[in-house]
Amino acid sequence: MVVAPPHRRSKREAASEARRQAILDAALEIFVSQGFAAARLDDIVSAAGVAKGTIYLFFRDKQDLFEQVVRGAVGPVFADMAVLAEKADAPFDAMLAALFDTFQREILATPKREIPRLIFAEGRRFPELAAFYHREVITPGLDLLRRLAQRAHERGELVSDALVRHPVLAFAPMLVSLIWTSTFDPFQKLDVADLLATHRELLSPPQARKPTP
Amino acid sequence: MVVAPPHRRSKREAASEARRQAILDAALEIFVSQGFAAARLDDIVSAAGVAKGTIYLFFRDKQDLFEQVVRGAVGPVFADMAVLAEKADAPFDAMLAALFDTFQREILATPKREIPRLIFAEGRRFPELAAFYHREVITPGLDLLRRLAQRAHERGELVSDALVRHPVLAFAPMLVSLIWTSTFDPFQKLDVADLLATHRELLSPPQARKPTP
DNA sequence: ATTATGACTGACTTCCCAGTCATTTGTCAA
DNA sequence: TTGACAAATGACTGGGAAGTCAGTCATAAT
Repeated sequence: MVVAPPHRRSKREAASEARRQAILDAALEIFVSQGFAAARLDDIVSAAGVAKGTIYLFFRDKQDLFEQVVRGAVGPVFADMAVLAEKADAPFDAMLAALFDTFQREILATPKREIPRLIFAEGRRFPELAAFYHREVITPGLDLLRRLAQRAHERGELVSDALVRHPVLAFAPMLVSLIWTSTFDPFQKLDVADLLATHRELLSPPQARKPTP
Repeated sequence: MVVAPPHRRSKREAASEARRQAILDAALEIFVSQGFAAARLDDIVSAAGVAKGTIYLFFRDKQDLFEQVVRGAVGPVFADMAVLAEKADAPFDAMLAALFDTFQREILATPKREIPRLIFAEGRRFPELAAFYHREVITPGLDLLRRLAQRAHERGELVSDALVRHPVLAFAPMLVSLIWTSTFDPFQKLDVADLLATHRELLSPPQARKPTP
């Protein structure tokens, strides 16, 4: 989980870094459950096991803490995407299955699932954050989907160029899953695996698929 | 816009009702742009042109005002849905087109478009509100979509029963449009009409449609 | 072993805002 | 016209939370 420690690290520096991380972890949880405005720094520090003033050693103010929390939680997503991109010569349906699988395992089943909701919720009051997310997550993600769709279309695996023009249509049910899980799960469970499988079925109907060796 | 006035209405009562509505309208705007916690009642009253205390003549507290704002904005949706349900013998694709059209005109192009975002944002802190939205909007909406899909499937207009099992898949691109419009529009415009048309094309490919007389 | 350092603390200050209520304004019935 | 009453007002209050800073003490330097 933790990156390899840089060459020399005094006891002080290590403890310092641990505190910083504790604050970020606690803040993620509090921001996610309360939203930005309603989250109290007193709650964050008590969850993190540090004192009020410690926050201000690492973060300019509450807003800076919030932005760093989001950025920190979003960063590791790229690793997953890179893995997906490498398999770009697999059948489209298989790639989609892998993508949906990764999504369920690495995002939906973790606290990260709340990040997009947080972005949507606070995007208005943090335009920079929305811009960051659009630039660093949405755009590269859609570009990747578009390339995969393009290749699949050229190979004849996709009947239409719909997904090339609107790759977001491949992503939509994941958005539904995120929103539903974050908001309506207490009232009605959603069978995400079945939803995503059904969506794959819609995008590339069995009769249109190349036979898998 | 206003409902026919109930039989007798004194000057006092009319003015009172007008104030109440002014507060709701102003509150919608402020809540939508600031979120619940960050919205200041002082801003709402000054936008509504009333005094601070007036709010408390109509609403128990800030939270009650918030809930009534959301309920008030959500209610009129049913009228549109009823209209759609009446045309249930039209071809599925045509009904979907009508639905998408209504959505764009009556929701996406109005301040109402921000309501779902508000629900997603504040649902955690207002479980009752999320429950209300799930019960009064999501469930009836998905039930309607399921019935339409069921009928279309029986008629052979839909190749698979995917939409019967997961009617939310028909709805997903509208969710995408809502989220995108509320969050990322300043950075990249989304051609909603084209997106929705493309999605219809995916759901019922031209070759699968019954010829329209 | 002794001193110097600066990371960390948490009580405190300051500001903000939801909610109150004594006062004023406007309506309506007599 | 007028008095009674309700409706509306907005200055004020109390509590709560962001941000500060003088003091403490574990660690590092000598």
